[in-house]
Amino acid sequence: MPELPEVEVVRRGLERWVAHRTVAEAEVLHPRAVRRHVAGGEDFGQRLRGHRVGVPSRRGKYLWLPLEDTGQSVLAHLGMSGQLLVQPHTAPDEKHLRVRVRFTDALDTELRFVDQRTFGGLSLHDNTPDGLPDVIAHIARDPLDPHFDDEAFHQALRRRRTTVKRALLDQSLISGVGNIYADEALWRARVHYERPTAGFTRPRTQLLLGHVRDVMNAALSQGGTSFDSLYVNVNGESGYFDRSLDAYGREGLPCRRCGTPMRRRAWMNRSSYYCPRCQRAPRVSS
DNA sequence: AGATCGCCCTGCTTGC
DNA sequence: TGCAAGCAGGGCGATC
Repeated sequence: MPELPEVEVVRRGLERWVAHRTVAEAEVLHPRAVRRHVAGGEDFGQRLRGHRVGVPSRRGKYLWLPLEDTGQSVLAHLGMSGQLLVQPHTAPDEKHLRVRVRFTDALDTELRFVDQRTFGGLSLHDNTPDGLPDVIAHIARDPLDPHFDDEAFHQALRRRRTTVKRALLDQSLISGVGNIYADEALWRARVHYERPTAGFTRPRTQLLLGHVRDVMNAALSQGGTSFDSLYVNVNGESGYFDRSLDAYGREGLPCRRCGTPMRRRAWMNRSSYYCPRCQRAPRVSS
């Protein structure tokens, strides 16, 4: 379940192993992997051919490879189970290999998009004047972006009639936060997931943002999170951050602060993990 | 326009 | 043993 830190690890891997290489051939093995590319897999491959890859960028959970001198980028989203792997040509095809990109140089590696559940995908889009693929113009800056506007985020929270975890997962308000890091940041901030955002004070918003950044930076420094080996980084190595999680997946285990058994609640077709003592529910919850 | 909900997808786990 | 249901859940389009 790649969120911002995992996607950033992948981006760094691509910068190291794929940037500045010229595409010889892109082969689409499953149409769903390029479903956002309306013209289809054949067209996708042809449009990549012969173009040189620039420095990979990322916003939230999206990352993209600029194609030099085209004004376009290959946009990637890993979804639930997507991986971008740099593999030797001789490595056997992965069971869920969806797209293969070969390059014109003599290096013995190729880029592979592997995705079991096919929630992720690749697509090709025009760039906006900011150098952003046009279809993700609505995605907010992420909390590790130096241009993220804390005050604007606070004002947006005050305006919304919603609850804090919904807001954290709303990629148009703040991007890159998924279910895992939302629960981790809320636990660290001692805030219940159903707390209404309209009553947030500036200090509370700052506290929460600080913990979002801390938990993401901690994960980033450890190479990303991995649970069931569905996610591995660009070199095929698992992350190690799962050992450090304080909330996610810890139902029934003692809170690491106060020892109270952690709880799991069904929430929006997924789960929320929290400490019932450290993270008090708001009086009126709906 | 903001908020909510259903859908997409596959493999593993659980229960009858 | 076999099969069905449950679960993992990000993003997007439809709807109110």
